[in-house]
Amino acid sequence: MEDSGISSLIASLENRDRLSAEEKAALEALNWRFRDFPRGTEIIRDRSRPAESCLIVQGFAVRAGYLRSGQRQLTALLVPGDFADLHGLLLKVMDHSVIALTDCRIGFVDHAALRRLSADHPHLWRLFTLLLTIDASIQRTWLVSIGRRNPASHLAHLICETHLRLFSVGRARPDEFELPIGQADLADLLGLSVVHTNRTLQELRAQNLVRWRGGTVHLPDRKALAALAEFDPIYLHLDPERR
Amino acid sequence: MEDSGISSLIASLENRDRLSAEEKAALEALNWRFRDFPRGTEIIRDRSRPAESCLIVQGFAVRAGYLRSGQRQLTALLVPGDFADLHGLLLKVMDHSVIALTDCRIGFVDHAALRRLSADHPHLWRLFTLLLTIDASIQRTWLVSIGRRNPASHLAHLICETHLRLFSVGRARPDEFELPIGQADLADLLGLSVVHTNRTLQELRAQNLVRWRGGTVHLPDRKALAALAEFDPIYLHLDPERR
DNA sequence: CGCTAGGTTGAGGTACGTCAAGCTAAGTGG
DNA sequence: CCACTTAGCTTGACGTACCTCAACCTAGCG
Repeated sequence: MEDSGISSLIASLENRDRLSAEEKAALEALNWRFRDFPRGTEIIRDRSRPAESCLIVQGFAVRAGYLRSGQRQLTALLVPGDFADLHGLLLKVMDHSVIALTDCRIGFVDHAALRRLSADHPHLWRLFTLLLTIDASIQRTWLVSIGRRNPASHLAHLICETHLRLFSVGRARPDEFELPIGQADLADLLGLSVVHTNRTLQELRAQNLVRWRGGTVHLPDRKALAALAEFDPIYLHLDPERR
Repeated sequence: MEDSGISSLIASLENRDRLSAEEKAALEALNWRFRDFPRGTEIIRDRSRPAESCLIVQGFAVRAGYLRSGQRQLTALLVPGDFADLHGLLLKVMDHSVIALTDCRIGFVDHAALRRLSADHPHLWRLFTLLLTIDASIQRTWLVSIGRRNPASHLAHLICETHLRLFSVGRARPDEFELPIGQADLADLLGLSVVHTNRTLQELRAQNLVRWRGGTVHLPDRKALAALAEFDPIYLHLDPERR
């Protein structure tokens, strides 16, 4: 089966509701422009006024917030099938930047085209809004993680979430997935220092909950990992319902 | 001027785009049901499947996430004019609860009525989606605050944000506003212990940045407070644009 | 073989949490 | 009007989880 580049988006939508053949065709028919970004480069600049939205096709990106001190906090981990800035369509001005965390391939569509699509296919527009909303749910969960979970539980939670999100778009095996990122970036995801991130990872390794080598994460005991994380996937809203 | 109960919602929308007289009338004409909640009570239960959305009319509410240990992190501070669970319309199942932080008055509207309103007034629906999106922007900012700001800066940021949000719906004076909440709740907003929250407040008081007595917050030096917080209100998207 | 980026380790400091007690102001019953 | 209670704020003492700095190790790569 040929991958048009947006298969993960379609998978992501189909996890939430049925798509008609017409809807899928309309998505495919959009004027997608694909572009590769090497890791570390900026995909969308803070304060810019993009005229297009962008979809993660391959690889990982992040939303990043900076302080004047140079410290940064990553506020989202974007995986294939995620729109990085669907909200740009409504907000006009970006209030954060999007960075390629690994080499990645991004698909761009004009806002105008998305608006036309929404007008013609209100159901698709509802599903896009749903994606926005799920994004917000994830952020709420991250707030709880960063505010109240201990580092080991927080890291475990991040791993469970990422695994499930990737799995749901066909990008993970039941007990492992690719996540070729360094501990410095992991630290910025967790809101910890690099050193403590390293020690937290070792803690999970010592309990045989995670093996992480060469960019692939292996989960020998998902049950125990989920228990440590108090991971309850309801907030990902992966159960298809009529919406 | 008579306050129909939704004046803050209208103010909030008008901060982002012009509303026509018809649109305002349509909002007023919705079948609002108003109900008072004493502080500490649950307005929406986690895991419930609400058939209506609720609007904060008066007072303050919060979104809350809990861990098994009983610890909680508040993930949003809801002020008059905010919808507490507009996302409930799309998500079906609530993934967090909403609690009255102070005594408050809540307005309920059926999802069905909102759907009809959206169909008849697509522009209003776009603005509702915008509110959802701004909500998410605020959450991203909170993630940065909680992850990377020091407690004093974080608290200063929360105060600046709350002041501006209240001011934008006509509920604050230029240098003070009502926020009748205790330090225990403030701690759950910040992700700190009560003791440290208390000491952080004292720190701001000592620098003459905040006076907080009897439920009213007074800001003798907003400039300096904003500087400490590195507060940049762009993420609140309060500039009216055509959307 | 040397260089580099990233992972790992140790030592030491500090900012936070916890526990427990004391304080204050508002409310309640005599 | 005054004891008594109560909830919330404040303080101090102490422990610890996390940060910082600096060195070292390792694996890839030229």
